[in-house]
Amino acid sequence: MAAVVDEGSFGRAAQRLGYTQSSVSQQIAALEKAVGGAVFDRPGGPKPVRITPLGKVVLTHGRDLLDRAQAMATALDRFRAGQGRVDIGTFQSLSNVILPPVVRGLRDEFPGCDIRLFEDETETPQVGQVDLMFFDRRIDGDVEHLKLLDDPYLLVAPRDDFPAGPVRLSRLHRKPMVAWPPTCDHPRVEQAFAREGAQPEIVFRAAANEAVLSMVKAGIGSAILPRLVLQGANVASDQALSIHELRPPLPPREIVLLWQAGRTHSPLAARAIEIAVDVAATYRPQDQTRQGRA
Amino acid sequence: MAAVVDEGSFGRAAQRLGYTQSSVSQQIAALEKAVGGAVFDRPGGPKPVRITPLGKVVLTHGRDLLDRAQAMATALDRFRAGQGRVDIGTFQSLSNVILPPVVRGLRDEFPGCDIRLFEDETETPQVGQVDLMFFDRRIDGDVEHLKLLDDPYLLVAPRDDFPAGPVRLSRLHRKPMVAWPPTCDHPRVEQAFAREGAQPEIVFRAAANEAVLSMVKAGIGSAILPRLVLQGANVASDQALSIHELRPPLPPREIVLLWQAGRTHSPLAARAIEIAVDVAATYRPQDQTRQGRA
DNA sequence: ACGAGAACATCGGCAATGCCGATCACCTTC
DNA sequence: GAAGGTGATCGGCATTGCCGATGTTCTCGT
Repeated sequence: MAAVVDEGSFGRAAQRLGYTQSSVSQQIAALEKAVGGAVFDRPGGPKPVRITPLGKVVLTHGRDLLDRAQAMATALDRFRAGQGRVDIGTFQSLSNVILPPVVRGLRDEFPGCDIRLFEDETETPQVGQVDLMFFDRRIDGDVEHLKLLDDPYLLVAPRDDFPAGPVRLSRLHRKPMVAWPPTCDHPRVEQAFAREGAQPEIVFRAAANEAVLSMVKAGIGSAILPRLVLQGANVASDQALSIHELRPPLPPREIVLLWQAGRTHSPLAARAIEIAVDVAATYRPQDQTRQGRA
Repeated sequence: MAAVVDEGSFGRAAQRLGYTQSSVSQQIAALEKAVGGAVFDRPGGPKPVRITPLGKVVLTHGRDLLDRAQAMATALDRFRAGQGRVDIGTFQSLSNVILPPVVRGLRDEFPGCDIRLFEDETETPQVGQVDLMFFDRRIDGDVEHLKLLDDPYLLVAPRDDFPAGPVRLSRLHRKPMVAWPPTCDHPRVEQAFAREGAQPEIVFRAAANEAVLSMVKAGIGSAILPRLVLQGANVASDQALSIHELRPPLPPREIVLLWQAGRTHSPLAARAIEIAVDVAATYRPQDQTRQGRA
């Protein structure tokens, strides 16, 4: 409004805006009523109108307001273009295997985006504080799940501890084992052992996968780990270790992507879900051999 | 709008604003149409609505906009309270005599105000660049004048150069004199001399009043100066100088306050005019004796 | 001095917007 | 399955915003 009248007269300003002169006059009158004083001096003749001191105050702040509105519009455009921010919760195993290609794919498509990762190792992660969260089991609450893949548990042992090929769970009874702490998915593993009447002897617990594998490699015992972990650590090519399927197979670890129920995703988050599904597909069991060597 | 819905639900927000629930719902719908996406997730039941990532963007900028609008409102209040800014043009003689009480009075009434003085010694001062301007003669152009007072010219001379009492202009013919440069009001003074057939000998010209008086005091010659200047310099009590009226009296210097024609004054500028008139009244000729000693 | 011209103000009318009240549709809970 | 609470939708009314035409006031030229 006032910003345009700097260009001369009410009529010319109106022309420039596509309004009529009367409309601009009414707008200015309304503005002057609102601020309680004249914002323009009208000399009366063909002289140009001039702004008053009060008008200068209004003009300065008005411009500022318009600038802010413009900034908001561009921020919305950036958001719609996906150049916003997405917060992703993750956990240790995923950070090394599935997450990197997801992040890479997202950054390729949205070069300006802001991806923030949160490794949340608490037992009850805060889904509400991130846009998406990877997790290794379903959780209760106001949460939507999207299952990415089943990650079967395998036995990794010092070479020659067991003959090549599948190993029966019952053979692990009273055998020394290295395991995750109970805060991870491991309780389900140990329940499966109990159902088979086998009770291995846990000689060490560590949350870090590297630590568990080092223990096994040192001959302290064997371990039950998901295939994804073994792939990430490149265990298959390690001459000191051997990998065995289990009989009967343990219920696999589920890799799920979850978010607050009913949440409307940003374009960035929506695309992240799609990419995660695609990436997870390349890790499905039938592709395991190819991917495991890649 | 959105700022209030943070407090729970559409209905409660409406209640808090004095609107109805339907109105808020329509407002949000319009907003979502404007930004091109949902700003709230509506779980459906008695659960509270939750803001979406897009909504966060809108909310942040919306709050900013409201803050700016508030800042504008307070700025307008400050302006109406007179705590704004006023630019005053002045010239040398005034800076010492009339201006100080004007500025002081203004600051007493509006402690927070911002008064800026501009000593503009150019021949054609820029009235458009200040709110008010003091000047020592009327000027042409798109300007309104307010005459504050007549400032009669007096002769100041080394003591004993002339006998006490009025001095005829013709007696100054070929007498050595110190004068202002022609850019000041002095041409009118010299025209008055010419009408009386007297032509003093200008031995020195200086714009600074102190310099002119020093010359006179040094006995170089006499000078024609307005009474205000002599009062400001406290010449009356100087034993080395004597002051004489002139016969016939010269047309006095006019002290005027002027501003761009048709200009709407800020409260500060309007009050400044009133104060200037009051102050000028204390300098009127009949008060001269009292004021001259003060 | 007086009329022409140019600028802003004002008035009547029309369409669009904003809000309300009532109702509908949906979900959760008992 | 009924009850209560939530947002969405619809019709109606008052207000606002804009236009076109006219009125008022000033400057300038004859």
